[in-house]
Parts: sequence; structure tokens; C-alpha cells
Amino acid sequence: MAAEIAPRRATLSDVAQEAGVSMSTASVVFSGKTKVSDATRDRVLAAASALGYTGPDPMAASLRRGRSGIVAVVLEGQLREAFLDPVTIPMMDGLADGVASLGAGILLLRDDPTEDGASALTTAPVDAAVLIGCSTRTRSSLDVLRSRGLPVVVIEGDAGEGVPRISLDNREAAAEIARHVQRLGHTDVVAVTLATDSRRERGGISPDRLARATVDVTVDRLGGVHDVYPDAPAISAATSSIDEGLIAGRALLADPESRPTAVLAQSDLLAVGVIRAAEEQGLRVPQDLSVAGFDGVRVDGIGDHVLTTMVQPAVEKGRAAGEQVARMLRGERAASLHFTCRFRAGSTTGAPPD
Amino acid sequence: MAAEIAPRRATLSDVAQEAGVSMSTASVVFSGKTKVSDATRDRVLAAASALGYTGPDPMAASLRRGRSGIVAVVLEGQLREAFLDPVTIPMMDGLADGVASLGAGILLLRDDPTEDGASALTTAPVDAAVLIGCSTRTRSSLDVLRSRGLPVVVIEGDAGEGVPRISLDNREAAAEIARHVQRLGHTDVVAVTLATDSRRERGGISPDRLARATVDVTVDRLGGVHDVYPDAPAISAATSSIDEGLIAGRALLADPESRPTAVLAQSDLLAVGVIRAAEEQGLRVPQDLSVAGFDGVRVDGIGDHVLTTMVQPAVEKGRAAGEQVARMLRGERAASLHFTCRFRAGSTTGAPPD
DNA sequence: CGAGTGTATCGAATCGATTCGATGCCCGGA
DNA sequence: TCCGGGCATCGAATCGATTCGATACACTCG
Repeated sequence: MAAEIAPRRATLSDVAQEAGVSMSTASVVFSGKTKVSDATRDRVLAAASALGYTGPDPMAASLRRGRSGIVAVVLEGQLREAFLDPVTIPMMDGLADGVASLGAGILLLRDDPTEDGASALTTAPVDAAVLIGCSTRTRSSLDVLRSRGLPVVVIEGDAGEGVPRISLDNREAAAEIARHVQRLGHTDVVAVTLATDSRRERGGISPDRLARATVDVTVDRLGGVHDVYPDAPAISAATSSIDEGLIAGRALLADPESRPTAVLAQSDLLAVGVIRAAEEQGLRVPQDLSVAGFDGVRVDGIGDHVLTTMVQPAVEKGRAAGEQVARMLRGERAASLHFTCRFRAGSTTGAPPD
Repeated sequence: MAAEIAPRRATLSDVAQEAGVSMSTASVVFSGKTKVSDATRDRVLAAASALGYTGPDPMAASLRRGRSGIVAVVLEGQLREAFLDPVTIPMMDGLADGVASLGAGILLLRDDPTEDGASALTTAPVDAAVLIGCSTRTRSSLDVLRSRGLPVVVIEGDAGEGVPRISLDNREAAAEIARHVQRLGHTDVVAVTLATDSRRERGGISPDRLARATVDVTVDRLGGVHDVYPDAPAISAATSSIDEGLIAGRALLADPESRPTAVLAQSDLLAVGVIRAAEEQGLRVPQDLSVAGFDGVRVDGIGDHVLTTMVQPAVEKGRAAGEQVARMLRGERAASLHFTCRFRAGSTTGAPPD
């Protein structure tokens, strides 16, 4: 095999020369911004393929236009962790749709703990960013991005003033499902919550701890429960997963004396775990214990049950975020959008045991 | 609030001027490529923060250096679909690690069906690409990327010559787990496979259909089974999911007469579905039916069972892909890497019923 | 025949940084 | 006092394309 001397890739200028036209003309042949006679276009295209030119260099084009066609999605920690939440994926799909009008792709950025100041956030060629979830660090990421002058949209997070956010009626939705359980006659209700802060500690949530909680979703959903059951105790899981729900469920159901008659979980995954814990204890759902979830994602693993839950419009949230980003890039004013969950009656809640 | 006249963002040149140094000096203050006296550095940094300069423009830097610091991951179809396979996420995590040395991020690119020629593949400012899975279309994506002169690595796919691939010992691994079942004494074995082609048709796999199959993973894993059980029938699922496994399981177990004593599923998700189907029929696993999976991902939903399966090193595969990409970008020669699955004995396989 | 209209193509400035060979300066040694 | 050697800084070319006002040409209409 002959050692090829890397022959500098052809540039637009080479193509133009080969075709006997100016660079400007060659450029528009590829971008289509202006009319070009068929004869000229063919000549340019022919020259291009003769030289193995595959189109304008994206980096050069980006520089000139001031757009890279990339939207960053900032996730915390490991990808695995972020995708553990099943709503993330549909949301990203919606987002991909939403930014499709920009011809943009989605850049996954881990909000790195490396505090060398120069995270990827500073150096990534992106047009805008979408922050998912909220945390203390998210806040500083946001500052970095804004100081770069990039449009930012926050999904389910505490954006500062002026940052459009895509939000959910967490509190109202939680209250709605709590009222559902209340109507069924339950008085002994416990909430199983998501993490309250980045320490992700398991266990009972004291008023003290609640006051220190930093995860809005958790606080809001719990607030909704408290709107209906002001004294409902709450126990926190470390993450949103079936296993964590199982752990929380075991803790709640261990003692037959103090056992609640209904559990309001802050995610479907947690709810499934609680149901599994109930099965372990020989409790029937919903006869002996009612369990409700939150999210409305497709969950496997509860047999013929349909989980009673609040369905959140995940794809729509993502799409909305994408659309707002697109607006901002067009120079229009973006708005914060508030989405509403829909109650889905399932077979996992019923009247309390007498 | 005063209407601000968007004040052109400060550039390196502005900062240099303000600090009274040359652009070159200002540049190295940010890139750190050269020694700069402390006094000068401080002056430049001060000027920068005075002007609100947050660092070199990524697009301009990309153009100049010829690197964007972005690696594309090409997925087929909807994100949802790609992430349905639970091994995808750990793999991407590994990939993120693997390319971290480049300071690179991961760009999710949907291999769009839009045949306008100018897919995002052509216009995205990426340094390299990783293709996941394989399909007819993957092949054409590959051509696009290679003609752009980008390094490409393929995971689990049919790369052309000269394209490094990250592969798995699918056939051997499938044979290994088949032998495990054989040693237990089973003679009546059926395989539940992944999709055979992009049409994703459910149902029995005839020799004819097998010959037309285009998904290598499916063909290889089935080949492994046939190495041990040359006559084992196979039934294909549409996708890798618990539900699909359930459907396939129902079809297989409906008739007590023709029911197999062991099912070899090509993914853990499918296996869980088959187990659920068995439970529906009142069959005990593994006493009445042995079920084995493939992948070794964490699956919830099978109670206290531990799935007998072949564990594939997903994170390592991703990381390896990232490392090969990094090598190619450094101008080194990249190698194809072959990974091996590890047998994990679980509680879902046992001796056949007598 | 000249003015007017429209269309296809061209020129040249510009996007913002990186890089490396060249330059100037300071200091020690003879 | 003169020279060589470091070290910090500077100049200028360069990366590759986009864009828009200007130009040139052909043609129609009065």
C-alpha cells in the first residue's frame, strides 16, 4: 500500500478555481442562499466531486455565521445517573424535535465536578444550552453560560430571573393525587420522596431537613401532599429507582402497627418499589395498601397492575424547551412555560382496609 | 429597564488592547501554551474581566486548531428507541470517559431518514464519530463520515475494511450459555431473538428469513445457539423490551405440548418478559422452564431471581471506542478491539422437568 | 437607440483566534 | 565593555467560509 502524503483537503477556494468561478458563487451553490444558473451549479458540483470536496467546513462556516448548530444539554454527574430517571429520555427526544428547526444536534455535557474553571461549558461551541434539573452546581453552570451570552432554558429548575423555564405543576399535581387518595378514605398516608439535596440521604424528613432541602421538585411535590395531608410523614429515597422504592417501602411497612394505608411516591419507579415491598410483606395492593406514583412513564414490573399516577408531558416539555431555545436564537423573546400533569387512575389505589 | 444596545462582545483583540499587550500574548494567557510572566497574566486577566470577556470564542478556536472537541455518536431513529436498550447508557458513559482526554463532549446525532443529502452528519462540526449498532443506513452514514475524512469507530457493527470496530464475542458467548443449558440436560430449547432486520417483524425465523437477516448481533448470537443446538427453533421479537419478551413468551408457552424446557433470550429484557409469560401460565422458573438472558444489565422486575446471563462489558466497550477515537485524532493507528462476555450463573436456569 | 429592469456572478471585508519564528531586553561572564 | 544565551513578548500569516453591495450583461420597451 502506497504511503499517501495527506493531500490537504480541498477547500471551497480550490473548488471555485477548478470550476472557474468565484468563491462566492461556489459558496452559494452549497448553501443555496441565492439563485445560481444550472450550468454554473453543475460545473461547481462537478469540480467538487472531482476534488473530493464534500461541502463547506463546518467549523469555518460556524465561525462566519456565528452559529454552530449545536445545543448543549447539561446533565449532572454520570450519564447513567441522569438517564436513570425514565422521563429524561422522552424529554430529550422532544428536545431533539424542538431544536430540529435549527438543524441542530444535542451535545451532552457533563457538568463536571472538576473545578479547573475551564469545564467543557466554557469551551464547547454551542449556540444555546438547556439545563435539566436543578442543583447548586446547576446554578454556577448557568452563570458560566450566561456570561458567555448564550441563550439558556431551564427545565424543572430554579432559574434566575430572566431565564425562561419549563416547569411542571408539581405541587398542584401532587395535591391532586393526594386528594384522590383522600376521597378514597385514607387518613394514614406517607410520602416517599426523591432526594432532598445533593447528599441524597435516605430516611425520614424532619421539618428541619425539609427547610434545608435544595431540590425543588421534591419540595414542591411534598408540599402538594401536605396541602391535603398537613401532617403526612415523609421518607426520602436516595434516587428514583425501583430498588430505592423497595428500601423505603420495607422501612415503611416493617411494623404492622405503624403501617400507613396509602403511600404517595414521588416517582413511578419508587412506587413500583413500594409495591414490591408490599408484596414481600404479603400485603395486597390495593386492598391492604394503596400506592400511587408520579410521572406516568411506562414501567414494567408490576404485573397486571396499572399504576395510579400523575402523567407528566415529558416529550412536550422537551419540545417546548427546544422551541424556546429556537426563539431566543431568532432574537425573539422566549417565554417560560408551565405544564400540567394529568391524573391517571390505575389499579394500585383503592379504599383503605377497614 | 433600559434597552441595551447589544454591545458587540469583547474579543481577544479588545482584551489585548485593554491590557496593552499583543493578541498573541493574550491568547497564550488563556491557552497556557507558553510561559507568561505573572505580571502580564494578571494584567490580561484583569482586562478580560473588565470587558466581560469569558475566554476565546470556541468556534474561532475550532477553526484555527482544526478541532472542535466534539465526538458524534450516531444513533438510528428516535433517541427513545436507541436508549431502549439498557446497555446503551453505560456504553455512552464509557465513551464519555474515553473521549474525556480530548476534553470532548458527545454529540447525539440522529441518523435522519431525511434524504435531502445534507443531514446533520455533513454539517456538524465534529472531530470524529462513533457509530453504534449496524444497519443498512449505518453503512451510508459511514460513507458520508469517511468522505469528510473523519475518524470513525464502529461499535457492534459491520464496519468496512480499515474502520476500527469494537466487537463482542456474541457467537461464542451465546454458545457458552447454550452449553450451560445443555449441561443441565435440556434438549428442547428455543431462542428468542432480537430483530433480524429493520422491518422488525415478530415471529418464527425460517432459514430463509435468517439468510436475509441484516442485524449481525442477532445472527451471531443465534449462530452460537445453533452451534450447540443445531435444530433449535427461533422466534424474533420486534425490539428488546420486557413487553416484547412477554409476547414472544406467550407464543412459545401457549401450547403445553410443544413447549420448550429452556428459552435462550438474546437480551435480559426479553428474558424478563419470557419469565413473566411463564408466570402467567403458572409455570415456575426454573423448575418448569429455564430462561437465560444476554447483556448482564441490571434488570428490575423479576423478584428475587437473579437472571442467568452473559454479562457484556458495556462501559468498557464505550471507553474503548473513545480511546480509539482519541488515538486516531493523535494520528496514531487505531486497532479493532474484541471484548468477551462473562457467564453469570443465576437462579433462572436449572434442570429440565422430568 | 438609450434608458430601465432583472439576473447571474464577482470582490473584498470579516468572523476570532492560534502559532511560531523573530525581536528585544536583561544579565552574567570574560 | 562586549557578547552569548535565555526569556518574555510581538507580528503576521492563516484557518475556510459567508455575505452583501457592486458590476456586468442581456433584453425589453418607448
